[in-house]
Amino acid sequence: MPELPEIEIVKQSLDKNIKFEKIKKVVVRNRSLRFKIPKNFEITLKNKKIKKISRKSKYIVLHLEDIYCVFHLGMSGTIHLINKKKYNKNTNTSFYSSSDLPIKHNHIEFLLNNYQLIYNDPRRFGFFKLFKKKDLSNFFKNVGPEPLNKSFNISYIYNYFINKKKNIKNFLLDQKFVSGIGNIYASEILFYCKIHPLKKAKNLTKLDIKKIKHFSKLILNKAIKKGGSSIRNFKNAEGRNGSYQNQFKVYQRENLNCLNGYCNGKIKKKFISKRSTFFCNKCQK
DNA sequence: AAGAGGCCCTGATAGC
DNA sequence: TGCTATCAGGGCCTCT
Repeated sequence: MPELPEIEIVKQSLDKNIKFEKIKKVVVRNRSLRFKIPKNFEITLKNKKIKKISRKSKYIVLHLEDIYCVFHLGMSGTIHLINKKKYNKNTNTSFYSSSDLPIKHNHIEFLLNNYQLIYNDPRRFGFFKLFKKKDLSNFFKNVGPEPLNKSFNISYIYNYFINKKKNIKNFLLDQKFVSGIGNIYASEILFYCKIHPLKKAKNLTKLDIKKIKHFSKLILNKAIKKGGSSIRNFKNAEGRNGSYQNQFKVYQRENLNCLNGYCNGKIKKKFISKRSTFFCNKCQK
């Protein structure tokens, strides 16, 4: 499901609703996620207070009293918050009503003071993992800078791309080079940059690099402002849809007209390293 | 070392 | 209706 903007939206929902709540009980229904949930998972979390919630790339970190709970939603994971007080009482609430709530693939549940947090993930590519403080930075050691950070700057990109033969689309998906961009936003960003997705990194000009830096940041920020992109079943943890999917310029617009003012090209779809890639082959060079 | 490819898993959809 | 094939927003591992 989710790329950086969607994870940021989930993080904001959690921040708004469950910060400072205590984990009263944890229920694990299926331990076979990307990493096996260890036997002591439930007991370790029991009675811990959520002191802080942060996001790194596409990961969310729950800061507990002496331990960190990191989770990732993989391709199909969703987080659902149910407010126990509002639930069943007022159908006008932004929170899930019982009919919206998926039941199959609800793998993990946290019972908090005022909320129930449910993790649902049909494909089980996501995970929940516990870390001590000293192990956390090691876990994130291969996660590169985010487009929103200052460290993702012209000289970093320029130096990284010297002699690199890989195409730019694959680099935008390479979490070690830049973290948080996924398959949708990679196509969208390259469209704004007017760069062809197959262009080799070493052949990018200084201007190309400037545009990559600029539009990566701009588009992710715009998507966050719109509540993320709701394709398939993405909703924030309160059950609300995002709307950035309505602003897509190329993603899933195969054979439609290019939306660049003076371009009369058509959007093409091509599989690059087995991932669908959308671009205008007239104005993206 | 860099880069390509396979694989983990279920569900929705298309085509016969 | 019911089969099979393909594809889906991620990332880890292995091989060359």
